[in-house]
Amino acid sequence: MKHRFLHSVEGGGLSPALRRPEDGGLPSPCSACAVRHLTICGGLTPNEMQHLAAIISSLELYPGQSLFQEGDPATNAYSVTAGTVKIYKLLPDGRCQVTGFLFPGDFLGLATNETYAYGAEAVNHAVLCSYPRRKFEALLERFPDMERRLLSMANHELAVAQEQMLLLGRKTAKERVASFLLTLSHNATRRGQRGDPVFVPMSRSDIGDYLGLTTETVSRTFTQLRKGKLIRLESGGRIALADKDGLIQLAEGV
Amino acid sequence: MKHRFLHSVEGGGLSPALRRPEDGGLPSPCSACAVRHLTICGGLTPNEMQHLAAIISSLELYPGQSLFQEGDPATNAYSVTAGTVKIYKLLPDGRCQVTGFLFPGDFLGLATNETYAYGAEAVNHAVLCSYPRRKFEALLERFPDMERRLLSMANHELAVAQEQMLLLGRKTAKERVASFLLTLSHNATRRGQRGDPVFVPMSRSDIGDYLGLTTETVSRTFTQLRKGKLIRLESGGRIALADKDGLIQLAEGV
DNA sequence: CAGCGGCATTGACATAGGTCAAAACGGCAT
DNA sequence: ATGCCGTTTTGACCTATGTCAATGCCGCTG
Repeated sequence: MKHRFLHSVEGGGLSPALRRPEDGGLPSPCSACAVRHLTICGGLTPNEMQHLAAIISSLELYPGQSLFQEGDPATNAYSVTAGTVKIYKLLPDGRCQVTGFLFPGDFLGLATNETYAYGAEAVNHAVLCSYPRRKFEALLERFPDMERRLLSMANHELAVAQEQMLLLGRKTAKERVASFLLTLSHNATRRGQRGDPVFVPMSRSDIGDYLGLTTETVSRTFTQLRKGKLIRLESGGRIALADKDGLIQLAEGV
Repeated sequence: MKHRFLHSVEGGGLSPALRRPEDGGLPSPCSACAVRHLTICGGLTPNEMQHLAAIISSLELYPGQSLFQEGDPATNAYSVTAGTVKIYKLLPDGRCQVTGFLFPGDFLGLATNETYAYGAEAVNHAVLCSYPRRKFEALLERFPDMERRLLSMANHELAVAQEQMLLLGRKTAKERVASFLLTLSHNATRRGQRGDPVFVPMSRSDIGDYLGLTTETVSRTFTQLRKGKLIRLESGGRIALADKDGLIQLAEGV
């Protein structure tokens, strides 16, 4: 399957370190990485940075391209530096649950097992840093600070996962979509991007698979929110949070 | 509210270290703890153990008793040594999502924030070890091995959470209940208890709140599975997995 | 051993969201 | 500009699960 750029990358332009992703396996000058402060690399000493840089390679994914599939041998860990990646689990009959959308600064692939417990695929044109798992783990043993940071990230993700369980188990479609938009907006501002209008790079179908709904229900719910003047659908996959307080009320299920 | 022993504790008898939970705040002789190998304490050096034991106190919960609520200041971390504890999140209107049932060896309360992100309550008569959070974190800095173990536990929980999202987002009621029973059974054997018949200490309502269903649907689904000869409901909250392969097929959604 | 109270089960009915199908839209390529 | 293809939106209808209410069951307790 041939991929094209269906969506532009938010934020206009990659960091200098990643301007030439065609370098493929070459070490990246992490010190110039624009999203360093967001990720595992933030707060490392120059020494730690250097060791990390020595094992990193950069890679690029086109929209819809798979990074790895559930069950593949877990050879690498990754961090996203640009674009959006979805991770998902499948049932044998094809039902799909997207368990997360990953943005610049997010980390993936540190499985405890020898195989990945989920698949990963680019939503967007995306750029990632790749760490050979063995070497990365060796580095962790050497630098407990990195491990501490990773633990804190894992704990945060656990909290996010619990929030998502609440959403999937107990919220209505309207509440789910409102929560989704607010979270997306919040994450964007945390990364220093515009939170309103919020850029929504993923398809209705991806959103449905994330929220435990069908494409049609997602679409209908967007329409409802639009007619209720809570949001405005703008061009280029942007959505304005016209009544943010209303959305918050809705998302909390009040 | 007065609590009584509605359910007996599975496995018959607590570990020697915990025979006298009325000791309350006194340090426990962890070296005699029966569930040590399952928990954070497993694989520690005698030195680490000693330091850990120095900050531990033991506590007992009666069925339905709350350990902490969402939003409470996160003063302590805990590990379960006997009984079953549920952790849950609430919506303002009272809708409840149980995000996990915790059994002996499980760890809770290591929030990144200053407050707990979820509530915790005993399902069963339960016994826990309590660690003052500050002191525990200081210990982690000192013993990276403990931190590594905690990271591995967090990663495991993350995988479990993703599996649960798949369940909540994409499985039917029948598939959810089948998955639940199989997981319960599997966990029991991992702890060295009988996996079939499996002991189900929690109420239909708790199960519903865990599976994103109502009490009635859980009950009806048990009846369906019973009539389909997949399970047998036995006395004392035990359920026999009469057709385990059938349950597995069902749980995977084939 | 009888009565009570909480939980589980069952029934009848309502509805949110799913399914299937058609139309509309929008970006890209010719 | 024009047409094409994939995506989104809308519509009509269906069903799994929720809701509300009654009954049944079991284990305490007096």
